[in-house]
Amino acid sequence: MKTPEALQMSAFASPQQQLALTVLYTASQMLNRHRALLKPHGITPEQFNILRILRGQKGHPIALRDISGRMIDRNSNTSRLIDKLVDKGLVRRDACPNDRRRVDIVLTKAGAQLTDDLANIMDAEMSLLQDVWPDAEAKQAIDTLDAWNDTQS
Amino acid sequence: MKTPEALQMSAFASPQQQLALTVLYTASQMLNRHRALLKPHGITPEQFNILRILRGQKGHPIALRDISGRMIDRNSNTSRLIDKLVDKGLVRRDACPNDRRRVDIVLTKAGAQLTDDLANIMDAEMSLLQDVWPDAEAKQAIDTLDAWNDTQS
DNA sequence: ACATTTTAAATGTAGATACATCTATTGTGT
DNA sequence: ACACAATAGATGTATCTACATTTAAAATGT
Repeated sequence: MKTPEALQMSAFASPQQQLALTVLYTASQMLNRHRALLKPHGITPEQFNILRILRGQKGHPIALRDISGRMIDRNSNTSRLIDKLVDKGLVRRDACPNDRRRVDIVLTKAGAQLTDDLANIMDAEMSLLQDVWPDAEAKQAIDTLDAWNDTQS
Repeated sequence: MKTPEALQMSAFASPQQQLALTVLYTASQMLNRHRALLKPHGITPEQFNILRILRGQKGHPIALRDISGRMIDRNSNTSRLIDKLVDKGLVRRDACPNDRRRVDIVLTKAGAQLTDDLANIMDAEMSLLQDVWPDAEAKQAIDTLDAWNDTQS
């Protein structure tokens, strides 16, 4: 369902207001979809976000603070999300040799396997987007949204 | 900061994947901005979403379930958000005469006043978007995003 | 060298969400 | 009329987020 009907939006809103609402609505719908896909595997989108970042490291350790920096919602809770993943045996905290304040995070073998499986599921979902978003349109929309992002600190 | 640098995104992602990430990132940034604007008034974006819906009713009562239907994140917690607004004296729960299961929600006088003030603040913020999003671009981006929303139930 | 500041991570608390469940009321089928 | 299903709202629990604070370690200035 398109955003205006979904939210029973006012017909008098400016295109800019409509786009702002559409972005918020679309993000919410996408997150719901991701949540549903990952749920059978006991992983939340937020946890998967971390797993995927670690996967991109290809075994190289990465400090917790650098994970935070790459997350969509970056604030303060990476530490607690890692807790959950440690409890499930998917990641490990290692002492960082050259800076004892830091904590290196690495995928365990089980974590790497699960992340591969989940990444396949998510990639399949992403490939569906090619049917609704032609390359040129997608690039144009990215430019539009990032024009605003670029005005933020 | 544009999304790719902000998230240190992989250069190999498809435009579709990049757009999906950009949407999630932009929504998160927008919500952070709204939160900062509303915070001095003790209101969260989620609470303001409800206040604005009630304002659109222009005094006509609306059932809690109809509020839920118009919210961006619609699931189950409208009842508890209303609790917070009742505690602050901004809205009132009224018995619905023709269906005793329902609860009508109405703005109090204080709630209507505060909502007007906050709406002005948010409108001013929205008007800034005109500088970064030309009408045609905004409309194009809406169409792109809603093409995907339309594939969802 | 030593006091001060900055940084990394963890943690406490409040607000919000997701999902399931419960209660009360209304609607429906026979 | 009455059993059963559907609906409206509230609530319990786990998860996540925002913001502030705390602890430990490293960096900096003099």
